[in-house]
Amino acid sequence: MVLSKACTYGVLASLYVAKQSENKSYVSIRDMSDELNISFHFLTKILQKLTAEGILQSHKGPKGGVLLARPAQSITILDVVLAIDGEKVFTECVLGLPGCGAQRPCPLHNHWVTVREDLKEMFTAKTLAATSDDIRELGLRLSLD
Amino acid sequence: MVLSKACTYGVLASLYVAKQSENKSYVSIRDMSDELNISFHFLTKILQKLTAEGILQSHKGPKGGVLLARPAQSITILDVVLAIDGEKVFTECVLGLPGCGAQRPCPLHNHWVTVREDLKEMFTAKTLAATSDDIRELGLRLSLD
DNA sequence: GTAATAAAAGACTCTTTTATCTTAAATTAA
DNA sequence: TTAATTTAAGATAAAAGAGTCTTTTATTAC
Repeated sequence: MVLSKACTYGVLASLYVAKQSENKSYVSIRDMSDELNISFHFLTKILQKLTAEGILQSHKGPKGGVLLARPAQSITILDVVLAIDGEKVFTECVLGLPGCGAQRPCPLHNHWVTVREDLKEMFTAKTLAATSDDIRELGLRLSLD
Repeated sequence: MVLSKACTYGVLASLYVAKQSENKSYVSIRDMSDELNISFHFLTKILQKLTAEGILQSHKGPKGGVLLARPAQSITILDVVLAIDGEKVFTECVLGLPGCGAQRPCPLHNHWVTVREDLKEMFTAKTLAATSDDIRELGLRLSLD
């Protein structure tokens, strides 16, 4: 798996929040975990991280939940991925050799760099807003089932 | 990490065996684990799998060890990756959605398919023989340190 | 045939990731 | 101000991945 489970859950949740963000009210984590079929407590932890990283904002108590901290057009999927899994996917050697790089490359380094960049580009190219629109227009799916 | 640790160790070990395969004698697993700085017993398990998958052949007893089961020109790095990690890297959804595919795509599916194919191409393009040559000619490195 | 060598096999441990459960703190509405 | 709701936080558990250790089996060389 390229991304950790926590990270894929974080992306799905962010897109879910973006989709709901027309209604200015907070999005319930319980509802979200039900709809996306993700363990409530696990999802809560992931959302806490996204909140700490400034991607979401949260609110306790009745009518509480989470909301995008910034406009959906200004948040890319890369932002979410970096907030949860960090940069390692985009910096690590595909063969796990420490310190692999242009100066001290592994046998696959040059080709791997292009694949890695394309992967990063894929996450950068899509904002939550645009992806949310795609989901609506093309009927794409978010849920785990 | 795109590949499991066991898988990256398997690739490094296969390249090591390919490099030694001029000397027709078996390559000692102990020597290999020393040179590559990989835990001996862990490496042994990985090589057992490669042997079971028909990529290596092994021999017990004094002067024993492992050898490529086929010519190094006929084994690609993809063969090794598939033997250890299987096809999941090349089939799984980047967002972890079960059953994601052309008929029922996730929001990233189309772009992800191209990245995934390029990754597979990277592993397919290189045989153990060619990679071994690259290592020798360009002074690339194999060891974990 | 005996002793030494080296891989095979399996049990076991440690770490990280994923997931659950419980309690605390904050907020709302009555 | 009290009760209900909902996130925060932390402890615990389960599963998977990584790594170690011990015993067995096969082979070689003497």
